[in-house]
Amino acid sequence: MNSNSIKVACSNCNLRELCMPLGLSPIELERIDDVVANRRKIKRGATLFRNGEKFTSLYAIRTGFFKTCVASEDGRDQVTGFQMAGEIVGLDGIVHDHHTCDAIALEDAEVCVMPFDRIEELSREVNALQRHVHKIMSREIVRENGVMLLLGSMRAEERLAAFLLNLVQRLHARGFSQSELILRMTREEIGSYLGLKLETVSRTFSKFVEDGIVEVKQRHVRILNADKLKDIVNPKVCN
Amino acid sequence: MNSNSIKVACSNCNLRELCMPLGLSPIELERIDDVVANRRKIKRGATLFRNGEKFTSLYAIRTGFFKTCVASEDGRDQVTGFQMAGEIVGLDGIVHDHHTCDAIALEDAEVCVMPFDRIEELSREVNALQRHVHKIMSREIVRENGVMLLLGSMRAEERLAAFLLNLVQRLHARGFSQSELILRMTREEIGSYLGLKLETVSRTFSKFVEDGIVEVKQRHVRILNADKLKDIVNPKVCN
DNA sequence: CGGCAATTTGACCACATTCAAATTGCGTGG
DNA sequence: CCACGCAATTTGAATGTGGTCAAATTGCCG
Repeated sequence: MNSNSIKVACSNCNLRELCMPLGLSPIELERIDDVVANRRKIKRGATLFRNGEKFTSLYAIRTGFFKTCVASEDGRDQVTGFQMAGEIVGLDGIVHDHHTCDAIALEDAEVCVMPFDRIEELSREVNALQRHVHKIMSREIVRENGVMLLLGSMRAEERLAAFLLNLVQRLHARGFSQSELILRMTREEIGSYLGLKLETVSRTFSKFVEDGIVEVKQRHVRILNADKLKDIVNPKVCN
Repeated sequence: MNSNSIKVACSNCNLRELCMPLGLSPIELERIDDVVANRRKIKRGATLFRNGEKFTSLYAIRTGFFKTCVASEDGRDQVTGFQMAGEIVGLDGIVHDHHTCDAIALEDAEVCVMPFDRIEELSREVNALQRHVHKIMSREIVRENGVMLLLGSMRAEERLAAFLLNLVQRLHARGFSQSELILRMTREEIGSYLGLKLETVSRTFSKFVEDGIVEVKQRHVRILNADKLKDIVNPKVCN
């Protein structure tokens, strides 16, 4: 076996509830263990897959943090998402049997490799898995709808506030703090995701600090006033 | 039977290749006919489904033109897509069993109603259908990635050029002209989709007309110089 | 013909970008 | 351990793109 891939099991994975359906029988779980063939380690800065590469598998993130980006022909690129433990990447590859974006590790990471033909095979027999796959794809569609709303109609402060709230909410669901987080990405990457320049991201952080909404030390962010952040995202109209 | 719903068959639908998998056996086709329970007519301006409504079915558009929009709590809304004959809407509803956006007919329309539990059932048995469902969802994810690139990194002219090229390409695939199209949506709806104000859309159209790239008479658009449009979307760097 | 919605156009303004420079933090090697 | 070099970040000043507000025009439908 490749030193880069390790045999594993979902049945005792502590991320199970994040990336697998609930309420499976022991025998179904065992069969899914079989689909999740192995793990793969990705060093910080390395790609899990790249635009144009053949699509074979979905990947469940075990540890680490990823970004996905698409590029236009003339070199511009756009971060389309940041993914953390328990989330699935690779869905973009299904439609054309080739990936249409890059997935890059923002820190040393480990993923479970799930060959897609095996997923399809098993999801014909395990209804809960079929349903789960559909939900994962639908969730991604809904997430992207939200990003379109953000990019299409929000101003810089609103975008950054929404970004921070989303990030901290997902981290909290994984047992981390509700009010403190470490950004795994640069200001430029945040800017690309939010449709802003890195300077604008920096300035907006500074503005939030001035206003006492957050504390920022480099990549370390502490949210001092979550209500105010929420209010920036969703300005309340006075009655 | 409701006067609003009509019994139908995919097996003789001329849009089959657009919304159904290819290469099905007659018997498989017949079974799919059975999933596509009935049709529904939607008047211009009426909603096919609305944010918050229970999700039951996907809809294949037979005739007419739709927009989908999401709204933020404070009333802003964002058009997330325009859909035409042969395209599928409703995928957003799968993840939470409720729709998270509105689908509104931009002209009198007719859709095939495909109850999702029936789709799941049948796609366990007909591999081509299973694969097809996965591809449709993946295609939507990839489309939205492209919109994110547009909203995140393009300027007004680039956005509108990309929009027109995309629209005319999809229409062409349905047998319409490569160079002429009728916009089914208002300037405001285009603007919402592209993250621009309606005045900016109008101004940008005017600019394209000045530059001899298109002719515009209200909603009727004729593309005079597609290469120039492509060049606006993807500026070539001089060597 | 009249009324209304959609579109166009102009003038002014705001927000984010660009360009530039200074500062900070971090890893590496002396 | 400190010095150095590089990348990331912050901040400032000037600019530009698209937004806002307002008014005029067009087209459509009753």
